[in-house]
Amino acid sequence: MPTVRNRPNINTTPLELRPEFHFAISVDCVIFGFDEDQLKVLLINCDLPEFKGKWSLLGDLLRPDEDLDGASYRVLRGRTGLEDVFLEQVHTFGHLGRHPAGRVITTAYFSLINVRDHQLKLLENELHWHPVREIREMAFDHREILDTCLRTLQKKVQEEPIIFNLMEEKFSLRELQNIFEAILDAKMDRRNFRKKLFATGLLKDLGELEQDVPHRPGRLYSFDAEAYARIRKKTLVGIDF
Amino acid sequence: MPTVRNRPNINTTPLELRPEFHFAISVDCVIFGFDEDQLKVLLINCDLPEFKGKWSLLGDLLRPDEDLDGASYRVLRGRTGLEDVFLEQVHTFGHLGRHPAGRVITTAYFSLINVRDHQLKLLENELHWHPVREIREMAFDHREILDTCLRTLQKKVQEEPIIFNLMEEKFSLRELQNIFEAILDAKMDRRNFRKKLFATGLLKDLGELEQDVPHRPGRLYSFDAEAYARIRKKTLVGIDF
DNA sequence: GCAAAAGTGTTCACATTACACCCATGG
DNA sequence: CCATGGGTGTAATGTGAACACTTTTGC
Repeated sequence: MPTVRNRPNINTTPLELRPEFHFAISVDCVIFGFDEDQLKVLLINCDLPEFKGKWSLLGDLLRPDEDLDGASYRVLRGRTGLEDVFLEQVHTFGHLGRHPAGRVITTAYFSLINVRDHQLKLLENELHWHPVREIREMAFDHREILDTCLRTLQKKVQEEPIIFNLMEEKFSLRELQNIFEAILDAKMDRRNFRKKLFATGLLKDLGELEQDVPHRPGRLYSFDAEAYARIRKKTLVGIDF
Repeated sequence: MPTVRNRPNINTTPLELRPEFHFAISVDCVIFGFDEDQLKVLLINCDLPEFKGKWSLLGDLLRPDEDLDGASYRVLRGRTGLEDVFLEQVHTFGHLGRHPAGRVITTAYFSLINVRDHQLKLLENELHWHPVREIREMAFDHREILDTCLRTLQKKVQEEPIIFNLMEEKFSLRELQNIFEAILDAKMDRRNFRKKLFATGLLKDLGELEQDVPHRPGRLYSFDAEAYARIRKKTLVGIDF
């Protein structure tokens, strides 16, 4: 952190009066969803001339009266109408030349939301749910940002039960497994998956069955948030390079 | 990411011409070391009047011609003389009011270095190695930044062999275990620790013994970087909330 | 009755934990 | 010879992976 003493003979002008050391800051939100058995991300079409026809993440400039978390929630709320949703900072990107209009540093956030719950909002905007695996080029350095957030998502989803943000209130184990497999891009054994998930103690058996499926219906579960709050912490110590 | 189209009727002025949306950005480096059986961090005395006598992390303002990683390496190099060292971005902090001189957003990096190798450099500066567990108040929000970086360190040290950055070229297993225990703030079983570390295949037995210890000397090892490069990849899939 | 997915247990290999005694060195 | 930490092995337990058949439903 710069202080007067750290740089005594360079400059004692208050920070806010040195425009050459000031930069634009933005937040970009990588909002993941799941639909049609695919992991998707919420994108907008960028029409800066430099990025004609390319996809862009949802973002905006940081405003003087808000902090980074606040800005990211504002973007999420403005685009999806959602308020109380998991939103987590991932990384800050500040390469020279990453933005054609000037120097912009951006902080990336990611979130997981249920696609079905927010269809209406989406159609009113120019937003699209885009299959993550099909994305090639994006505007700015957004492909790099997306890749970073996807890796964070893959890691996080195995450490914390954020995956339930993607689920309907009631879901079957098959649906849950499909989402894990889509995110991790891997196949899992069905029996072991059931065993493991039951062992977490986080599934509440609703005693209900799927409706309107062309096969034997599965049982429906919901996420037991209270159980999670109860068992939350135990600091693990184990080396595993 | 803001584009003209994202905010068409608000502003089409190029970003760099809207000073009200510009901010100072800094980087802060949380440089961990290990000495006298304690985890330490490199701090400087802050003498902003607002933070008289409080400790501060090493940081500086981002300059127009460098990116965030570059700035953090500049700070590290300027303070320690080190060039080729692990340095990783952790988190960006942008609370309103976190800096008394104005709005400053800061990106925190952490690093691990060997205390003995850089004693000379340190004495030339106003720097101190401070035991992490004894730190109470710090300047700015640096206590929060340090806590965040410490948690990241604790996690990372169990996932990647960065701990060897803290070691001398040659080290005994006891020294290695001491550092793990200091970082994780936990005791480990000596025999199991040995088994586990040998099992990683990352220790090169140098066939040498400790010198000048008042007890049976232990064998010396070094980190086998080539072995690590070889075995690096395997994407693990496992749920563990 | 056929297709499609649900539901269910066991075995094996491997990893983690807990635990105690003798050894080598310096003083 | 004493103090200090180095070095070693085994048994019990827990965890992850592999694997096949019967059941239920819609059509």
